Amino acid sequence: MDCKPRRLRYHAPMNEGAKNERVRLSAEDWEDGALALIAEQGVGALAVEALARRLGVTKGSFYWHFRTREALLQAALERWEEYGEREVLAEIERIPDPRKRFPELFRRVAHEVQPHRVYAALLKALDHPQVVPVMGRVSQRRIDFLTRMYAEAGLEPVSALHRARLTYAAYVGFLQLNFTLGLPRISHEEFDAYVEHMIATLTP
Amino acid sequence: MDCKPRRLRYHAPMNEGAKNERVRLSAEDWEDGALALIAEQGVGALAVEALARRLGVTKGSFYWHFRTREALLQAALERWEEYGEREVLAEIERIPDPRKRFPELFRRVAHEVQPHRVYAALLKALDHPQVVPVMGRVSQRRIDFLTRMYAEAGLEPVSALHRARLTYAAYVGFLQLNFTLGLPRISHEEFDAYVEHMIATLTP
DNA sequence: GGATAACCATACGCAGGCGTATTGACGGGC
DNA sequence: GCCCGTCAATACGCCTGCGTATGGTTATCC
Repeated sequence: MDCKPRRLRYHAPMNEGAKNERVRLSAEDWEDGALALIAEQGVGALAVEALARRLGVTKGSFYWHFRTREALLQAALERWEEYGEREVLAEIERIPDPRKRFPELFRRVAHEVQPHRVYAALLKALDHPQVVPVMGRVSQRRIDFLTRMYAEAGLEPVSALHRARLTYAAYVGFLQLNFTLGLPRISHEEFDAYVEHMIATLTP
Repeated sequence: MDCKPRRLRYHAPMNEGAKNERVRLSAEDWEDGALALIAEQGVGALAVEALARRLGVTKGSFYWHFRTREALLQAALERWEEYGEREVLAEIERIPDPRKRFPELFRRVAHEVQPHRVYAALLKALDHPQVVPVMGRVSQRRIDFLTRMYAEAGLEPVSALHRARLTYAAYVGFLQLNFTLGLPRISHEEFDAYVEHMIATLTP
């Protein structure tokens, strides 16, 4: 209406400093945009016309790249699943002393914020049939990882599995309680203390 | 269309065995129906025409009882908040030995299923602005309760608060992971073992 | 420097869901 | 026995959001 799409340059030359001025989009651009929108406003807010406005085009563009809105969600979710985690877990595994891994892992996850935004949003969208399998796979992988860590730290197999589930449940629950519910706006020091408490009671 | 509303009797006499044949509805009936629908299909599925079909009437009835769909949701949520918990927590508090309370509490909550359905559904609907305050209040109350229990069991105030948060987070996360995500369909014995593990690592 | 492919705008159709208006049927109090 | 309050059916308008059709614009390839 009032915000006529300002197109600035097409396919900016490589040597030019990329001041993200292009307006000609690829499928990946749409997927990234979708993930950003999901992180900010939840899966329910992922509408093609809204996303198009956000990207400065109209949906005429969208339907060139994707057959349907569902296809976009699918692609975005797969993209997220692909590029998630990996690094952190790999680095943790590289620590020799198994019992030293948990403090490091907990502190690590506790202090990165951005990646959790999407995860929290997806947690709130577990009604949606498309996100369930993705979250299922991701959770399973992470629990498997934790189980292995606990086993290597000396817990017998069954205990290791239970402890892993407990740990991961605590993680998920924490996200729910603090990200989406804003439970009493915990302070920074208090949060650190909480993490340390968690480390103390959860490492074998 | 094909399911013409079968009306059976109006205001069945008191002495008659209540075989829920009435079709004349009250606001409470709508609220209960809403909660049932939420438990089964989530908050997003709460649509007035759908609910009306479910109750065997049309929405013409609905708008006599409620001004808007939003009002129904609000009423249903308040009703749920009102009639929730209470009993369990009170009974737990009656156990003299503080450290014996946790096993009882955990086993207790672990084995009731139905009340968790609504809670799990609400957890998935934390996008919705109307459910956030309700969940906030409920969670806060429960965490307060846990904090008191832990304090009475000998933890110093700060530790008690942290332990309470951890416990409640584990609870919430467990609901997410198992109810809505159907993580690998845990068996009955395994579940009991998990609960016992939780008791062991979480009671001071 | 045209032709072709990639990308986008505009206009439209269509379905679902909310809310309103109007009318109808039943029932209890006077 | 009538009347009014309560509950319900039907029909309608509206808005949102998806998907389609069609044609226009830009980039690339020869």
